[in-house]
Amino acid sequence: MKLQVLDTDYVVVEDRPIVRIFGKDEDGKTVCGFVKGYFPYFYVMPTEDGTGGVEKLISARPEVLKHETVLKRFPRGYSATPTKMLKITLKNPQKVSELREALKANPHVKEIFEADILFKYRFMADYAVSGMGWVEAECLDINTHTVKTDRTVNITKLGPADSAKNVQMKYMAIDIETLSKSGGLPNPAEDEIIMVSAAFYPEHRGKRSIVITTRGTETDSIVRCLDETEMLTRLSAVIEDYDPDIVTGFNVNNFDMPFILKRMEILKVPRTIGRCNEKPAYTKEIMKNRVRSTIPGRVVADSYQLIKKNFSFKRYGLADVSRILLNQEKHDVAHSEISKLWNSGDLNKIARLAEYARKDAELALDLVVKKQLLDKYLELSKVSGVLLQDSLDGGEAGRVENLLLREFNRRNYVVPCKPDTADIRKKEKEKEDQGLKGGFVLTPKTGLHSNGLVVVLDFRSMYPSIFRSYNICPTTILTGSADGVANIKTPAGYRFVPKEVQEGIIPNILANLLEERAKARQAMRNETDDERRRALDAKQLALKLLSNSFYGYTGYTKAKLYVLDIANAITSCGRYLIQTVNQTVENKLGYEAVYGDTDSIMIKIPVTDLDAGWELGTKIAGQINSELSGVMHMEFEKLFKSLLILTKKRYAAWKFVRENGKWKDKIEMKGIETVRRDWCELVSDTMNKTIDIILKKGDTRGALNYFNGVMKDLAENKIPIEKLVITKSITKNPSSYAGVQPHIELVKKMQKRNSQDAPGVGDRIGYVIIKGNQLLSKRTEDPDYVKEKRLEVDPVYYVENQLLPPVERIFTALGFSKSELLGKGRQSSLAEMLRAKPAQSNVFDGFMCASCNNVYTSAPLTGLCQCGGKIQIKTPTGPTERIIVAGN
DNA sequence: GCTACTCGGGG
DNA sequence: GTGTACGAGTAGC
Repeated sequence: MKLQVLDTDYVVVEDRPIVRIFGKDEDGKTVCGFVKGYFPYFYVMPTEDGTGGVEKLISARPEVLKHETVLKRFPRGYSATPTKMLKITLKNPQKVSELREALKANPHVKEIFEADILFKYRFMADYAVSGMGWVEAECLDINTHTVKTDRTVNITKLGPADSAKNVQMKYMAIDIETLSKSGGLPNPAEDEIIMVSAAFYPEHRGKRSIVITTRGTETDSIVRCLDETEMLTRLSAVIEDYDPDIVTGFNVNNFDMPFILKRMEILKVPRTIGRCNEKPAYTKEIMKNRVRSTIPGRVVADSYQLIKKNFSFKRYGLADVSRILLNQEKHDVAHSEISKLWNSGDLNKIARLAEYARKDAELALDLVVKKQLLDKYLELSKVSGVLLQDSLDGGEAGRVENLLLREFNRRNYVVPCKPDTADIRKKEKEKEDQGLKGGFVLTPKTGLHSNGLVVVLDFRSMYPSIFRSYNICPTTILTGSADGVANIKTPAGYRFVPKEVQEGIIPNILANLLEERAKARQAMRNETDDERRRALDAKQLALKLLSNSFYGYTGYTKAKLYVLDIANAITSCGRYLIQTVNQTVENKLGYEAVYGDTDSIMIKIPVTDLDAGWELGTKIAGQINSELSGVMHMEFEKLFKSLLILTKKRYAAWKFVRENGKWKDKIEMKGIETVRRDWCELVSDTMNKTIDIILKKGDTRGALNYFNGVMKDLAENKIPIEKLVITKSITKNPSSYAGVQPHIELVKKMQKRNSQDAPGVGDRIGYVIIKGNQLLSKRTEDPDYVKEKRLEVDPVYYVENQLLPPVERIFTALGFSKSELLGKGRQSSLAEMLRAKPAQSNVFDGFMCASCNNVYTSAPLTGLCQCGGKIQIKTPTGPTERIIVAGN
């Protein structure tokens, strides 16, 4: 039988483990396979004369099944021969940590290996079973009441099977509605669940979604229950009936799932919603505010978490995310309205609430299914070996470590245990003292480059290629004096034995990963079927991600194979390589390198025609590559028609790439933020437009004029108020804020006007700054109120606090001064503009000294009065608190 | 400019 | 479960 692996775990029967593999066969039938007779084990390296002592300790332990002396290779530092170690096999996985700790405290023990590997992963590594991978099993059907799969078997023989296809997964999204007694967030200890909605892909008994409720009218897809207990029992039955592989929902991990499970516990509804009748689903808090839900035999994939990891947005609410990614709207029900609808006694209103709940579940489902958010993680599992659940929740280190365990074991090496807190502290200190130097950044030639094209070259997989070129690995590094051993010396002086003496494991893993990736990319190019193409793209992306994780892993203090010297060796080679390339470009080829960072270089060429530039770029790349050795290789994939460099790590470029013989252009920005939570839309618009004019027209003066125009529109109140809204969130009760915060002042104001509609804790509030002579924080106002009362926004605030800081950075790089920016002495000067309509503007009335009240029509360049006092904006009532800094 | 702390999503 | 261990953005020095 062939099986695609969804989940694995084990149960203990009579002090012996039985491994369980949950998966689906080629027909899509769910299967649970049991494996008996596999036991946990680990290795102990005794001290010089400690073998007897260690043996004595373990002989006295009843949990030990057997122990034997084996020859294993030590993982850190090159050694030509293996070492004698004790392999200890136990009966019960749950006893491993206890024995490990006892051995750790024993003076005869030098080091313990592989004593902290989850039993299911120990098993999977030994049988070459990967999460989402296929296995081939010889098995016998059995009857058991312990699991809920279509088929249950005892596995007698097991091994990996080769298959690129994926079984059709069943997705179910869950969303609950609750009412809060306290007014804040609902709390499962006291608040009930009033409705549960669920959406299915593929459909469930002909329905895309259902709602389960304790009030309202029963329909084709609305199930009416008597009470919450019946509702949750019904939910459990639906889960069992549909039998999803993937359970999703928006923020299910942190809200819905813990809430449901807590209510089930209180109401004594069995929580066995997984594929196992004995193990209930549970949630566990991992650090504060981080909860992980586990459902045996299924995978919990939170669409909120997935989106947050894979997209960069300003906000991640279900409404925002659905609008952007699905072009769909959430139903319009404010959360304060939920209890009103629920308690209205009006069946139509309750039906409206049910449809609102239904839509939320459907959106949460669509996000995962339509945006194919699982593809990448599925491939990461296949390629690293970790279960899909861990691929979703865990980080890069876990994936690297899983692969390392398999590959180290295959070559007879053992893997160290994770460092404990004391070890970690020691490593952090070492890292602090020794330092980890990063990549080399070429000094940028700042300003605008638009006379001639810029050829951009990148090292292909730079750090993985360095691992390979220099045979860098914990198993090949030479420590101390290793006279007489052949070695490769890296630029920073670290030495590694060459491949001919001993091929490094990491270099070998990377060679395979990169080869697989090249194959996947090639296959992708030739693939015509969309579905297959997407899978291949996800695969090549996963392979890239995994290969790029190795460098970071070696410098991660919590890693089992943290070796700072390796991380430093890698970056030192990188710095050496990019500097060598830079010298070749400037001294040998005679071109100017205008910038470069870590693995890239930007070369200016005296050519303006794209096709000619392509030809020359290709030639330059060829010349550079002819001087690079081994697998180090630079790729030429893009040209810049213009490039604006502000500082190191900050630039914008008009990029051109060739796709099927056609040129495609795009503005590429690095390190220049155009969107920020605390900036209004006008800032993003102005930044983008300014950069656009500079890059596409090469017209810096025009960009300046454009900016002056924006300031003018602002002063003349011509900017739509929507573009001026700044949003901040209310995190706690407005009365408990220590300092004066603009948005909190507005909440208080709104509460006074109409306490019903004022935003509350947890809401986000949008505000604008209006003209007036009060403190800035008192001049925050509700945009709707501003429209209604026809109030004017404060242009000075918007220019100084919103527009100027980011735009100024751009113009400074172009050599303009701040006074030029503000149009000092020109008609469009901000001061001029504001003074132009003194009658309407009751805010601006020239400048004034804060101490002697001396009045100025234009601010002194120093920002200070002759008396030494600060110059502020004069208003009819006196100087404002805003300090004017003139000049520079 | 750097490090320390906070907060997100959900009803 | 042979456990693990966020990350961006903003406030504060």
